[in-house]
Amino acid sequence: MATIDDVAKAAGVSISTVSYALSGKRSITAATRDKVIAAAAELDYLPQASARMLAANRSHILAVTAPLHADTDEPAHMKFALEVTKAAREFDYDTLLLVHDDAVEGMRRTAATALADGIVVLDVNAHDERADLARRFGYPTVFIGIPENTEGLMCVDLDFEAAARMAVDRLVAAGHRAIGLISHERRTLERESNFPLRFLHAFTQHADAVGIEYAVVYPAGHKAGAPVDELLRTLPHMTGLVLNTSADVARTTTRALAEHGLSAPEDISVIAAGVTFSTARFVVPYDTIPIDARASCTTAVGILIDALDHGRSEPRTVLIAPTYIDYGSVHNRASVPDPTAQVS
Amino acid sequence: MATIDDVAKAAGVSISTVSYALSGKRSITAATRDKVIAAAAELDYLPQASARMLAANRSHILAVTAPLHADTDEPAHMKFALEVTKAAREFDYDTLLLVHDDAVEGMRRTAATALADGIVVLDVNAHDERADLARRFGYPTVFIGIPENTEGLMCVDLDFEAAARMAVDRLVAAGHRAIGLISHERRTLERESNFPLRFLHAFTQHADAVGIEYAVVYPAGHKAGAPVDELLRTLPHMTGLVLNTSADVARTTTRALAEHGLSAPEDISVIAAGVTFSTARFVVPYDTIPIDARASCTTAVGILIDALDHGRSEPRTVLIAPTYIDYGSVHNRASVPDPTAQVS
DNA sequence: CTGTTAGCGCCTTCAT
DNA sequence: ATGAAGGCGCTAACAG
Repeated sequence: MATIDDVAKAAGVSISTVSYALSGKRSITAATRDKVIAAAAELDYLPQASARMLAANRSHILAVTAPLHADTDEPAHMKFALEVTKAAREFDYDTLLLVHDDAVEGMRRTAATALADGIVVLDVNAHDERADLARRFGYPTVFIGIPENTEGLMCVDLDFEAAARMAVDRLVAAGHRAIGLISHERRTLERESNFPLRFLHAFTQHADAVGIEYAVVYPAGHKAGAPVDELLRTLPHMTGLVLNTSADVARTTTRALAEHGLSAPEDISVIAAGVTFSTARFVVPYDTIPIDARASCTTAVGILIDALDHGRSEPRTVLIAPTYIDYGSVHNRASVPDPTAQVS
Repeated sequence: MATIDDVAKAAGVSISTVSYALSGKRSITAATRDKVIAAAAELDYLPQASARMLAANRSHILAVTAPLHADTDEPAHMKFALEVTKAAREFDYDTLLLVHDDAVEGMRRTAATALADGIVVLDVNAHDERADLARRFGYPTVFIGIPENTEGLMCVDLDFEAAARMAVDRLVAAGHRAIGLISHERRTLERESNFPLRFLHAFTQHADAVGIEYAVVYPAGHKAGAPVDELLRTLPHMTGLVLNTSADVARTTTRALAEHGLSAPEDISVIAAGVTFSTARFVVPYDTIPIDARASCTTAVGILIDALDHGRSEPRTVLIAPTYIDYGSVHNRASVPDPTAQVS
């Protein structure tokens, strides 16, 4: 491979002129710059990554930690990794994928070896070790997801609280007074995966605040049958249903309801909220308040690059406002008598 | 961050001793090695990636090119990227994800800058530019997928030809004489995405060879309705169906058949073959001849590491034998009269 | 505006 | 078995 010396000789200039001509970090006469660029193109020259990293103390690489758990939704996970990668390339950064079971190992290693200039953290837990690491190491880090203690951190995420409230409000506005929530698996909540918890809390709080009846269930597998059964047992006159759950559970909900003689959306209005998948191809497409992976990742990478390239690294938490996709799966029953009303 | 000098001072030895003690590349007295290791641990020392790369001319990074097309099945795609990453870590390599639209750009760049020691190529086309690049550049490359001209290349893939034959044979053995194939979208075949083509050709050839009737359709979207209609129009007495198609199309096949009053597997025996998704959670789980992403990636990475670390880079093509997962979706109709037989 | 040069931190050959 | 020292290729002061 050609080195900077080869280019310098070919162009008849010094190596620093080559370096500057190609990086644009200082002004160069158009004529000499053109000579250099021509020589570089001729020789297929690109600066060697390792030498550049060592001299500039910059790798132009971003790491992405995406630990895998037994209950990890791999497609959702990788969707984020993909979007981070796309966003990073816009800023001329490459992306290193860290999927080791041990979440901190990769983070520690890329930081200590200066392999990556910064790191994007996915699948954040309420008490995430990586939050402490980021604080202690002072390594440029951005979280997609929000740990409980955000002090000193840069975080980006969908505003799950607002999403939960939006789902409830939409159903309430349509006259629903008894609403079920299908949440995530118990073990997902138990390891304090953050966004299901935030959604859950906001849902119950807001449901209490607006004074409706509700029930929450946690699927044990990939089917909606059992959760729906349980929901209808505890909340027999349920007319609204919020899905903050996996694609598999959501997809089988229509059938599970049908087994109770209920059809969506005529009998039960359904909203999928805080989910990465699309319901557009479901038998019955449900209104959706999506997690916009692209938006989250673009924002997160933007923040990280800002810290890296412009030193703007003040701690901050950016909440992305939820949006509502209407497929008509919420039916208005405002005129129907409230089934929870006491019969006198 | 601590440097090798710090460790050398702390351990009271020279830096070369530190380097060798930690890399194990030459014999060191147990006592001094322990001293060095203790000092390194004390200082949280890890060799800086860039310096190590520059000096050793090795990055310990593998690149993965996974170009995205409009019709790319992202989850399937990323599944491979994930498995490559996991496999690479077993050999102490990190993984760089290349998802630029321009497939060759990333490959060229990582090679020219020596950012990655080698590269894993995904989503291979019959006439893939990256194959020519690999031959010309002589850059350590392994293909997961098989281009038409494999000369000088290292390739790994499921034996799609064998998979297609296996599917046909299984149906024929069960007495089916009229078999449909739902393939991929036309545009996928048109850009010569390799494995759908290989499957298709092997299917038709083998069907001809064993003398059965068959028809092939190409879905235009994500639903099985139209393809199934077309299939039943051209092959009205079809009793066997092979799915070498997307998860969405496969998932909606049962319903599409039902709309013709046909139920799987009683009326139509179905096999999903050469697919990355699982049918285990389908309403009717179909027998499956899976693409084992893990096996392909582990093998591919093994080959690449072998070339990198042991110089064993002879061209070769490794075909992974297909396996059959039986969910009981093929019904035996050997005793049933052949509906294609002429009524005299 | 351009050239000279001192490192960046580590690996590895050569010497002992 | 250990140490000394020369690069690896590039960037960014420092000179001019």
